[in-house]
Amino acid sequence: MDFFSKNPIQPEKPRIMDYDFTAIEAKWQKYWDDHQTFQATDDTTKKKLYVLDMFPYPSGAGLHVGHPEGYTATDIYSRFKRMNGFNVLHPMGWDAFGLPAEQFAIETGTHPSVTTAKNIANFKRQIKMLGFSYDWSREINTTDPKYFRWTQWIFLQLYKKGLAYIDEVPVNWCPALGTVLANEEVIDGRSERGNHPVIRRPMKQWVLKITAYAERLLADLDGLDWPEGIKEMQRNWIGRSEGAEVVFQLDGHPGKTLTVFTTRPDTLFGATYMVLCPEHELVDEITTLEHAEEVAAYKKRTASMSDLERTGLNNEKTGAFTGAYAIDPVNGARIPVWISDYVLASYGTGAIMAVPAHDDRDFAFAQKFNIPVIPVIRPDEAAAAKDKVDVEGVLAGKVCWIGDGPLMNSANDDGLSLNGLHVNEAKKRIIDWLESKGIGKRTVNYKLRDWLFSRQRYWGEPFPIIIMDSGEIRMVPEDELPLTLPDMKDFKPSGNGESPLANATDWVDYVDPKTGEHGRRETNTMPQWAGSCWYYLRYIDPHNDKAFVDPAKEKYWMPVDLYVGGAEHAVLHLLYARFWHKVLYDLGLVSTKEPFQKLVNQGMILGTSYKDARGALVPTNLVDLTGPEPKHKETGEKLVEFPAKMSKSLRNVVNPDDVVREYGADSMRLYEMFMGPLEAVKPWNTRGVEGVFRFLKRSWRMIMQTPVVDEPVPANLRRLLHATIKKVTEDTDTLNFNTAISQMMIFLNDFSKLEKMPREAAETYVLLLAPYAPHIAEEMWEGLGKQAPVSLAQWPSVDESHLQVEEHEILVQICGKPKVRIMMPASLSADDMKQKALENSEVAAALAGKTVVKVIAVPGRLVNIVAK
RNA sequence: GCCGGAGUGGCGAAAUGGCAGACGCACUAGACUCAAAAUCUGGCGCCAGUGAUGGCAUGAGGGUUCGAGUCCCUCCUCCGGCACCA
Repeated sequence: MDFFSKNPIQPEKPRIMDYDFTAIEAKWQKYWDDHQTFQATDDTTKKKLYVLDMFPYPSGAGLHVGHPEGYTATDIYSRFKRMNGFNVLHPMGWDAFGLPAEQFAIETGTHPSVTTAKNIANFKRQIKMLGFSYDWSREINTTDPKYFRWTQWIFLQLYKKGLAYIDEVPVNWCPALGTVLANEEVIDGRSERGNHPVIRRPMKQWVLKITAYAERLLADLDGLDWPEGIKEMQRNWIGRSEGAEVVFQLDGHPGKTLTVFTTRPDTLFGATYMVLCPEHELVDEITTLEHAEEVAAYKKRTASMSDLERTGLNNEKTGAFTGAYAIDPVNGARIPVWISDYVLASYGTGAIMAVPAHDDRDFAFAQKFNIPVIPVIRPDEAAAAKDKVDVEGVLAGKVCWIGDGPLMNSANDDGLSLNGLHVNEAKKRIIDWLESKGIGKRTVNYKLRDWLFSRQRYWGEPFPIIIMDSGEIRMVPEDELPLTLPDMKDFKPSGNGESPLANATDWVDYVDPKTGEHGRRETNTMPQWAGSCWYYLRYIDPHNDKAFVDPAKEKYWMPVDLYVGGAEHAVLHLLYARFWHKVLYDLGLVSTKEPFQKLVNQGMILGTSYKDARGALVPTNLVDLTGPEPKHKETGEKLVEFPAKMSKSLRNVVNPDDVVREYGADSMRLYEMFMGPLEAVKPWNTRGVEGVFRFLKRSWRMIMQTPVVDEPVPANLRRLLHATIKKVTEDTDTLNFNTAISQMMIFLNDFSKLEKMPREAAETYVLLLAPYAPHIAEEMWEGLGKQAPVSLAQWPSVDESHLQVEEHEILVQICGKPKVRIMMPASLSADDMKQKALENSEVAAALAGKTVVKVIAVPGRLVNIVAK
């Protein structure tokens, strides 16, 4: 005997194995892989469901706890629907082109494909570790030539339809990144990635004509089951406004005209000046000699400004008078023409008529430059009072009024009078008049601009385009696709606007095999959005090398029934994908007008952070958590816990690998769903994970370490069993996972008190838990002697008869205040309930000396007695 | 400024117009233990009271209703988006 053994007393061997999540999770993940449990079949006789996650960009940092939130939600939903007999398509893939891999390549010389493959492997490991029921046989990767062959093919279809064109446009040029950016990638005049300054610069670029679809992109939003906020953001982004184009003659320039867009043609009699954007083509032509210097200086100044400086929070008006005058077409008034940067070249006609009396911006400008203000609308009294606007002030030209009211001072000798009309009628009347004179027309304008579609990068889809020396643009024949990227060693952008591909001379040079004509391949590549514009279609038929998707399969699976992802894609990805989808629809290549029928945004998961008394956030590594209250390690100052975005700098990032190692994937999944509603922003709290971990351990004990007997469920618990089936079924179906989990906890709290577990209750419980915590559920299912996998077992059904109760506890209120609780038969009518309540001795005592005015009875709930 | 969304215990949160705070975390008392951890059982909105109990409570103020966290109006705060788009 070894007297020195560290463990002389052997612990008693557990009767039955404990909850060993590591072994269980590995076992069942292997089982699902080996058995292809979650492969979707193209069996069109079954009812289908397409459940999609926004696929991730596989970054080097790996998964953070925000990713699995949406993935867990769709996984639970998919598993639930499979158990309810649906043929579920639930795929995953990689949006793998992108700037980080390219920048890493520039720094280290590692080819982006190497980095990408490595990152994908890591992402895939992490995602698989969480036990998601993806059909991995449909995995796609946007950088795979077999995939981007079809991205290029779709681009050619757009080109053939005239929806892709090359234009010399002022672009967002980012010197630090050496590339142009889309409007959507520029935030407050700086690059979304890297936060570098962005300037305006004209360049030849590929542009997609998304504006041609503006009206349909707007109109079709109405039929979508999307969060109202997201739809509203898209509407604002598209920015439809109705108005008119009005043609002005220029004084002293016979035949020259100036066209403006206005949404307020009704105020045309109040126009007191015009404004052109500094870039307007007419500026140099109309500027008089004496103003030439000032105008040139102003143009130079605005051209060198960033977008932020020009359109940012600084609303101070600037401008220069050109010396020219325009003629107001309704009254012949001679009004000065100015230039100012508050008019944008890219919207409308780049020129406006200014009506300072009825437009805030024009008013501010007129005040600054002492331009007359002529009111033509008398403000509605009530509306003016509500907005605290002084009507007399408006009539005196001292205050601006943008609201409604009867028109005045608005008539001419040429058959036009708007006087007395309100704004809407006045608009109609004057547009009709302008159209009849041929000097204006009804017009709709959009804020939405055409989509700048080229990037000066290596790691993107090459355009299947050759630009011949003659200037002719040629398409790479479709049967020669994919056009792959050349292998390169140096990935630096040239810095003058050319992509690194320009350095791959062998690749760039093209000689027509028949005619010997020379050309150059397009050296720009497509933006990252390209691959994600249609990936949901490729999952349907991922290995097809004859078409991007088989029409019959497309018809069966589309549309996506549930699409879950972050709200950061509200206007970018979702608008672009809708655009491509509509183009494909017009080409007869897809069967639905819209790709994503129902959209849900998962809320962001915040980390725990700490702030001091001044509100400054303190990185977690500087926080002393050993005492009862968090303190600053260096200053000793008391700190307060505070939820903040997870970030490297705050050192509050939670890594799923750590959570899974400590508590297992099932706990991780359960916690992410138990935190709160899917759409809500929620702070991560590791203690909460321990809570659901305890729940799983107790579940394990109830099923695996309690004798399971073939006995009926005790009468007092039968109702709870069926109430649980009902609640979990309904809440899972409506994505209210947090309350479904609560109900399972309630079930557990009661049933775990039993000495013997009735088999029916045990099996039902495992089935209900299966979508949420699939690994432990499989193990328990097997433990109950059932045939694996529980993942494909039949979902339990509610027996409503067990939900009935004989008696209710009825609350009796007097004047709305709770008085007594009385047990009453469930079958009792409202009148009988009132009777019984009034007969109660305590109630009678409380009513002594009072007159009963009214009695309200709600069956199953309460009786309220109103007495004086 | 405009458009969305949200304000409920110490914390995450529940609540078809019908007993606010289910469920979980934290805390707390007890059981088990030599002890601790784990586990189990109970308590736990705030104020007053030994107590039964009473009063106050869903951002603030009004309103509708027998009854409001929930519906209506006004306002405040926070989060997200847009921001000179004529």
